[in-house]
Amino acid sequence: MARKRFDDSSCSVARALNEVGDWWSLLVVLHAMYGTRRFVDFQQELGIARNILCDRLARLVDNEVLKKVEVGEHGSRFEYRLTEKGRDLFPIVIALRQWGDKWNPAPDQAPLDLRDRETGQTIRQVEVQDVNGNPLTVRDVFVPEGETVDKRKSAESRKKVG
Amino acid sequence: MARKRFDDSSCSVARALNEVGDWWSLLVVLHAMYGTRRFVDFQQELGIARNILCDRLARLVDNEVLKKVEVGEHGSRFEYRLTEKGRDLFPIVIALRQWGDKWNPAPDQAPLDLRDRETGQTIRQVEVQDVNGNPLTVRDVFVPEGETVDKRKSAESRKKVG
DNA sequence: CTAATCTGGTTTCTTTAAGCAACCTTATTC
DNA sequence: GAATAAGGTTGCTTAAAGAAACCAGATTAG
Repeated sequence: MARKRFDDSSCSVARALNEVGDWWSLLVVLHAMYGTRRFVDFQQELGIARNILCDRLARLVDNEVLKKVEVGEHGSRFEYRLTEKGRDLFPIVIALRQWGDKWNPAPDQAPLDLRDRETGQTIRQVEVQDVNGNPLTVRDVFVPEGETVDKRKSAESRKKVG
Repeated sequence: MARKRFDDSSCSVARALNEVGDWWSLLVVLHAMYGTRRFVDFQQELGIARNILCDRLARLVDNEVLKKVEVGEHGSRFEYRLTEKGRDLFPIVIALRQWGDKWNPAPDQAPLDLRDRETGQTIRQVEVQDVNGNPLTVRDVFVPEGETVDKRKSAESRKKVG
């Protein structure tokens, strides 16, 4: 596939996508959030090829999104658990899920009803907010002068956001 | 590459990833949010192969994330603009960017400083919140009984989130 | 104590998509 | 009227994804 890797990229979205931006990685993280920890469980739940799962798990461990924990007394049993960095993907995964539920609802499936353990109430839509917690759209924001967005283009088109 | 497509999947994250979950699509959307609209501009900014860009743009248009607008008086000039569905990816893109800035900061680049047009103040971290706007981590939430997460596995491991 | 099974892989082979470069068509500019 | 720009398309090469078989160490079943 010759996929270009952007480790060097000046864009942090590109760098983020480099770690979790492929097909499976985010699904692995999602399932890890749902409690899955074992190789075989990921494999069965996701229906992913074993070699690809190996690769993704190894990469996620390399990138410190997951950590591999030896479990079961004599070795040879492992668990993959989210690190803080991995848990920090929570808003992204939830936002994706909400977006999917909103724009591509499954006819047979209710949208995710995720609830706060404390109150039992349904969580909010994930949104971009100003300092006071008011929602912002892409048209409500700007990048201050002097910020650059990416690379090798004239600066004019970059100041605008929205 | 034989990438499995999950249009049929019961998981809305998988369905979302099906539309914007590959390497380039989200970067295209990101640049669209930054104001890019023309084929050549996407191509140069992203450094993407032209045929792949064609494919991604067409797919994004098919999925109604972008719309192709005839511009320039006599046809043969087009712009790709975000639809509402596309603009709705804003929290995801911003969350990704913030995650990247936090966990893989570029030494040479300041983290994204995105500001509210109204007040000029820096936006908040994107987070999952309860009904009152208090932040929630993956450990603070649960899926009520009866919800299923994905497929073909016993239900026990699914109730847990975190 | 040997055989079957479970877990967590690795290897091999095939298919398919990504990357690159060249080419093409329809304006518009010089 | 030739050169350039925009927006593609085509063909080739390379590399990653998928499927399935194999493997080794630990555990359990008989």
